[in-house]
Amino acid sequence: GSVSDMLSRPKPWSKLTQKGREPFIRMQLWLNGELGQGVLPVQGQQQGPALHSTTSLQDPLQQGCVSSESTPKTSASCSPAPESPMSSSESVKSLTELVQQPCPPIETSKDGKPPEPTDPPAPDSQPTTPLPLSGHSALSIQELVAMSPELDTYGITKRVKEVLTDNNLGQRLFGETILGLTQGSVSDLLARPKPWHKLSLKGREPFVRMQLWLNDPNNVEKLMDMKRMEKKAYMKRRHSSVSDSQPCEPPAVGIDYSQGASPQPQHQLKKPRVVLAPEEKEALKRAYQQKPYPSPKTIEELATQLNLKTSTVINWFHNYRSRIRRELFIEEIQAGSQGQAGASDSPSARSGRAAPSSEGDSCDGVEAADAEEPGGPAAAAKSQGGPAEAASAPAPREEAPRPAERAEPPPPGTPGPDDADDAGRPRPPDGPDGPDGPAPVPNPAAAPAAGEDAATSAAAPAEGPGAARDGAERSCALPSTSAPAATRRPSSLQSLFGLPEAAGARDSRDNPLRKKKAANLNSIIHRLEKAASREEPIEWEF
DNA sequence: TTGCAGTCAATATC
DNA sequence: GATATTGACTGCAA
Repeated sequence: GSVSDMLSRPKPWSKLTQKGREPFIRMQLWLNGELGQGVLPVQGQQQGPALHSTTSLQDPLQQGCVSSESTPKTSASCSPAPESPMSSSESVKSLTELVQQPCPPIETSKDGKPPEPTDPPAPDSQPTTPLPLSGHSALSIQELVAMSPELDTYGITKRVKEVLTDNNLGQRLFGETILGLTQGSVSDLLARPKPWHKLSLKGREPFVRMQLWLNDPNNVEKLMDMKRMEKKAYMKRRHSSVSDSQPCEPPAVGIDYSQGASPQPQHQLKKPRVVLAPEEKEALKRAYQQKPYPSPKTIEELATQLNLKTSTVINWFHNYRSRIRRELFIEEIQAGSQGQAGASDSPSARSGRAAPSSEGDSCDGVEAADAEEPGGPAAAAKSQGGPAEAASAPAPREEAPRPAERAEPPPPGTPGPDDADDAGRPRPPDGPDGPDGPAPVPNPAAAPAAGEDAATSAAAPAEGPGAARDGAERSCALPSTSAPAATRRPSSLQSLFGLPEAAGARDSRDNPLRKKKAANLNSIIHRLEKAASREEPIEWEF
């Protein structure tokens, strides 16, 4: 009867509870199994992944760094369904095994990358039998992600780093084999993991894979095997390429391989990577401090003045905001750990505010961070009144939004009005700009000290404040700094998710850095106001 | 359209 | 050679 009902009147996924989703997962797996093999997988014996219960799904994950918070919730659903014929421990095992297989990597991974095409060993590689990628593996990982309890991303990455270094395993190998990511992405992920509740489903996947990998008792051996095989393949290739002129690389048709050597300009020569000069970065940072969300016009001006493509400037702002935000996450974690776990508030709750503010907070961000000060900048700005205020408002405003949780980044949703010049533009949730207005009208005008010379960014604002700001910026902006600290507190993971971020954040407020930021913010506001009140158009000075 | 998340991949740095 | 940094790109959501 239940089956009939389910088949004829399936509820939308979003309306299903975990338990309610289970049958659909089973069906999906069953369908996938058919693709590969055929029959409904009875008891996890064969490939057909038998998803028995949520328990089975979570099991593999729960062994690891699962945040305590989620546990309760899941535990409920975990209760082995007695009624389920398949809910035997075996079935659970099957799923676990499935998931724990040497990860399914990445087929998705770079297309071009022939993980093993050239690798002869692949076939025999028993240890790392890749999961049927297309089949359930891919699906199951997604299902796992969707159903997994909250994981301690920080703890997971810490453990992964330990295992990798202890066993002399590289990020590249790990990333391509286990996560399906490139070395750079792995490095970034391991160094600056975002808290679980801030990750999208896709973003959680690598962490689930890491957790599963950590749970796999043979994880290291498998990777070692891969390493060996890779080496073997490399030697073989090298050998053959030396002997024959023909490099063994499979010439992907029409692909530009030899780009450097290629005599004839490959169709579509790769464009050289843009590398911003330090001065350019400085200038952009300054601009960011004034307006994290510059208007198209401002971007245009910046690009012109710095002699960069507008797309480069746009990308820079996007990347910078995004990275600053991440730094903030780390900061939060640290703060949280310091603050000690306290009562934990629901992740979701936290998440709300967390994200965005980052900008402000970010180190560089003199901007945001400072804004947080309670009466701070905002107040100051206000007092000034007049048009100027509006202009200056931005900064303060950003942060101002939620005095209560200042430490946290402004919620993404924070409505942010924007600058006048940007008016009309959709604003990022954070509400980047000042309260009402974004920076002083013409941004450029708002720009810092007039006297500065674009070229000499360093020289920038002669004002004391400016200088201070720079210092602060530098000191805090560095991600690296935070990272290390983070690493230091492994246990904090729990606290990370478990404790109310607010608490942590609050604690952090007292630190000198924060005060410094506040001071910087004030100075910036002051400058902005000054600039805003000027009549003559001012150019960006860097 | 704009912003963001997640990545890639070139390049820097260790 | 491994790892870190970072400009650019893709896909998605509002």
